[in-house]
Amino acid sequence: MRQCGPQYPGFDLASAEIAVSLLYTYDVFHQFVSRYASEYGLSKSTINILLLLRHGPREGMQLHDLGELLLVSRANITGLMDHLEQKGYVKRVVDPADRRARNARITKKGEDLLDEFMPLHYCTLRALFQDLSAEEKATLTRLLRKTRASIDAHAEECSKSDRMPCAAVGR
Amino acid sequence: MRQCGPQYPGFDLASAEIAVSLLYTYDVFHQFVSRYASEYGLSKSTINILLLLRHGPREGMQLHDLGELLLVSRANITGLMDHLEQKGYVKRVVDPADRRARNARITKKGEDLLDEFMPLHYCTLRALFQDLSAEEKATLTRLLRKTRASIDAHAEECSKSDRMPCAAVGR
DNA sequence: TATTGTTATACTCTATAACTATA
DNA sequence: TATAGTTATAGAGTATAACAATA
Repeated sequence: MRQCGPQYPGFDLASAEIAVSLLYTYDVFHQFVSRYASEYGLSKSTINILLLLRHGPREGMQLHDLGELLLVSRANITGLMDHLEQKGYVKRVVDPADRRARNARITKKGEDLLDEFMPLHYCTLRALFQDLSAEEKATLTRLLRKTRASIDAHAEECSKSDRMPCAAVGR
Repeated sequence: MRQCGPQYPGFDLASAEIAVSLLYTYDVFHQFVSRYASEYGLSKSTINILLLLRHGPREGMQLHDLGELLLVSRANITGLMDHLEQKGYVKRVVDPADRRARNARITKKGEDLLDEFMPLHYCTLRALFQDLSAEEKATLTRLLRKTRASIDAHAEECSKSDRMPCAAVGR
């Protein structure tokens, strides 16, 4: 990339390297985690749903709110919840205050699954990241959050402009 | 997580925060990029294939090698190549030295597509990451690479041990 | 009219196993 | 026997549009 990138206009090496390393590191991490999670019938999305429901408000959460937190559309939250409900890990309860809405709640069986899975998961995370020092871990988390905030802040200007977005940044 | 994580054995806050921020930042980034890439009929994998073929050896690359670089199985490389070949962006050439193998090559049409897409893509990357300083970008890339190396180094011990992997790390 | 959720559909990515042809 | 590639299939993830019930 260092050799070939500059032939494209608008190329910024440091930004391109972030993109490649973010995608590649995510791929390696996600493929490893999803392999052992699938032994429990769990995926990235279903783990997150169960964790949010367990540690969220006691009365449950609306499917719509779950979707916003997890970046999943309403339509797809329905499918994920169907999957979890069929296995008995969650249930839907009609919201008495707004009868359009359903509150999703975790069941005892769902909590038991987390109690079995999460210790293994957290131990694995610790083992996978062990070559990073405490300071490096904190720095990485901080920079990833800052990156997400930067994307959120500038996504709109990128998608709306019909010219090159970098024209707005200056070269 | 800060409040609820420690109830699970083996919990390490700094590692768990990396996992969450890595997955979340990736999701935001990937969803944004894949949206405009799809307007060109491109995806993360097909962009990477085209870039590797364009900037790799002139005679092309074996599908098997492409898969190793991109973390995609041979079976799925076939499908991705079918898709690209059908659109005329790549072609398969029998390797004269080993008639089992096919060399994948990018076509003129594929190069034209990159010439159209990559300037927009690189400009967008620059705009999305503009809130990070040059030093922060370099640090983030370095730490992401170190994270991937750590995962690679310790993945085996995690998958082979039937006990908790963190027992090997110490608590 | 707007919002919550569901249904239906389609496309992508991934994982696995069985198969072929070459080596 | 091992390797390169293909085929087939199944399961996730994601995106969109149309629809029902309720606000």
